[in-house]
Amino acid sequence: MKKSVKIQDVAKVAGVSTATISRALSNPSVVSKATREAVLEAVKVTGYRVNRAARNLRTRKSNAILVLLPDIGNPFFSQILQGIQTVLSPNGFSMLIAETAQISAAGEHLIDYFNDGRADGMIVFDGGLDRNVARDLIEAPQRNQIVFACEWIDNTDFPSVRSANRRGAVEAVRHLIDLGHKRIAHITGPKGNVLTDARHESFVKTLEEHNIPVRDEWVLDGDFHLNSGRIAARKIIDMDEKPTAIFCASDQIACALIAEFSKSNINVPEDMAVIGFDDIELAEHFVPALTTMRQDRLGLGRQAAQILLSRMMNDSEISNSDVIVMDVDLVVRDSTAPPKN
Amino acid sequence: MKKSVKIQDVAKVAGVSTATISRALSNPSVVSKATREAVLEAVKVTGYRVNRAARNLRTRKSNAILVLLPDIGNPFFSQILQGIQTVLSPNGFSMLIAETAQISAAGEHLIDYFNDGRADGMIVFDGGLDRNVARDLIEAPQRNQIVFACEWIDNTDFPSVRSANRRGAVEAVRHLIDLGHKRIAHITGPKGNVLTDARHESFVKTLEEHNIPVRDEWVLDGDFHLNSGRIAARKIIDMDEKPTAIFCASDQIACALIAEFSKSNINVPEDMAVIGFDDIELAEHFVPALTTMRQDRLGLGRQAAQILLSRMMNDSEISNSDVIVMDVDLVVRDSTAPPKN
DNA sequence: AATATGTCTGTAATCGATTACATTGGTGAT
DNA sequence: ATCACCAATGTAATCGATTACAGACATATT
Repeated sequence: MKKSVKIQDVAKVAGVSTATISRALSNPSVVSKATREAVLEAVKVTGYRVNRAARNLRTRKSNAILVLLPDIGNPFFSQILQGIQTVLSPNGFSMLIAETAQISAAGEHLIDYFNDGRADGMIVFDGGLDRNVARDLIEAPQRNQIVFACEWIDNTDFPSVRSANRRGAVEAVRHLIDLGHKRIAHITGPKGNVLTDARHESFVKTLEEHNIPVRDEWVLDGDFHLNSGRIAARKIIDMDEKPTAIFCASDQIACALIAEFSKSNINVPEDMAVIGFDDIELAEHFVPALTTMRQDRLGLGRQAAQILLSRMMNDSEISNSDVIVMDVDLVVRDSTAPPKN
Repeated sequence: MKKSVKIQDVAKVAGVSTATISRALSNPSVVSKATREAVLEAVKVTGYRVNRAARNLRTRKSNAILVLLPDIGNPFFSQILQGIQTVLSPNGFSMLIAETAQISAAGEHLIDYFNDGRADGMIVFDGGLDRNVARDLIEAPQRNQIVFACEWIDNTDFPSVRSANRRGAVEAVRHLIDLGHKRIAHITGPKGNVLTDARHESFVKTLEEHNIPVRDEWVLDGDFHLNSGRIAARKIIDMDEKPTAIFCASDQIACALIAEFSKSNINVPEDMAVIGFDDIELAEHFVPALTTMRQDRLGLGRQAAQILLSRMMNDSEISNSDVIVMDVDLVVRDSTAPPKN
């Protein structure tokens, strides 16, 4: 039962002071080559590992980043997390994950993660934060160590990484129009969500630009999740006057919608063209393969992490708020086609 | 710019010593009611939050659990993570996430998370850990703070939570047999994986029990992911003698397989019955809705976290290795049907 | 030769909480 | 009145690293 080796032990083996050990490890250039090598050797011999808690206490850093998700269970985030991880890990940062609802359920506040030293940076994926929570962030001394991703909060100047939602929605709708559709419906995201609004507004705008009337009954509430696609499908199935094409705010909605249609023998794309948004992995392997707007989730995660880290490095130079907008690409597959008649 | 308030400040406000503050917060029963209230009041007034690094240093605990995934990007894990989180969060534990490959890429070792005090428990989802890494875990003083989930490592006695893979596979294959199929194929998981083996062996065993010959060319290598389903589909499409039913080691394989079949006008379930494993969210909304074996991913995550925590609480009483096997359920949908002829 | 400059290393204070041990005062038993 | 005991609190050591400051020594400058 070897007990944990501490910096003192290494110092003894290397025949130098603890200060030198510390310097040799964290700032090698200030010690002589000879001692540096001796220290490294002693570290190897003893199997020394710095105690994070002690370091964190002294340096007032945690080397951990909090990733705040609105919903951990949503598979949409998994690739994004991977992107974040690929940047954080090589830079020596740990990734802490939390869910907005869980934090308040536990009687905690988001800002506590800063105050009690659990994290020294945040990537926030929830643009629907409670007003008070948002204010806390804005007023926090650590406001420069916060990056929003995917979603954002209007009228704040946190840096953020997001997809080109408006352009993407315009392209999606235009694709349907280009195919000859004039009766176009939209299944939205959840109410009050910035992405929902961006995509919905672009939908309306694009139709108007092409002098296509926007029919209110063809704008159906969704919430990005599968079940809302099914519900929307049922409503459409029951309509006397049906659209011929549908722009869904997410791929999940699109998939569930198509599945429900198929049960009623409404075939996609022959009877109904459907386009999604996200390009989840399964989109390509759906039946029919889903036409959609691709979001680069891996890249989005990477970018968010990179911006955060670079901000944290040179916090003096507070670059005026970065908003990185990632390209989205129209991926035409088999769920869209010209209208029948 | 209010600087962070420390326990000293609270002590001053409450008119007691720091020891009393600490006790009032972490072990309220040992202080008198009066002081307890005074302390709570002072905490509220000052907005005090304990500094985690200091506490961690002194108590030699981190109150963080490492969740080790083989692949963060795999959506299969997202609901499991959610299950874990719902247990950890109310108990005051943070959830740290890492990927096996990233750790070694960063020149770190899994065991470092214990040694340097980043985590005081682990939930490991990777049964394919490197031998040396596994040995480190077995020999670690913290071996009682490790739980395996989904996958496991043979011949170790770590507690683990897993689905009834063998029973599930048997049930899946039997479902196909019950439908009248005699020409049954299997797409496996990745080589060397414990789940792959369990499901494959059960496949073979079940066929043999029903005196159905196992044809080697109908056992195709997969890796749980979508693309391997597509590849397997192509191979089957090219076969002169085709099976009439396929048991896939994962839903992702099944979906991609079906999608590829449909491009060649092989219809599921009419021309080919397909059953998956997992019951990912999308299975229900696939076209055709996927028949599959449901794994309770949320419950699995919860159980894993619960076992870990209870082990960590009373580490004296080292219960003989728990292996919790979670039920799996056959969910019959539309991708399976009797053979045509 | 004296001084300045720079490089390297060591000593000891420090980060902020927890907790072993000591102290106080009160209660009840004798 | 004396003592034992208990409950409540305080004092100060402690966790293990980092780092401000100082000191030692070597080299360069005048």
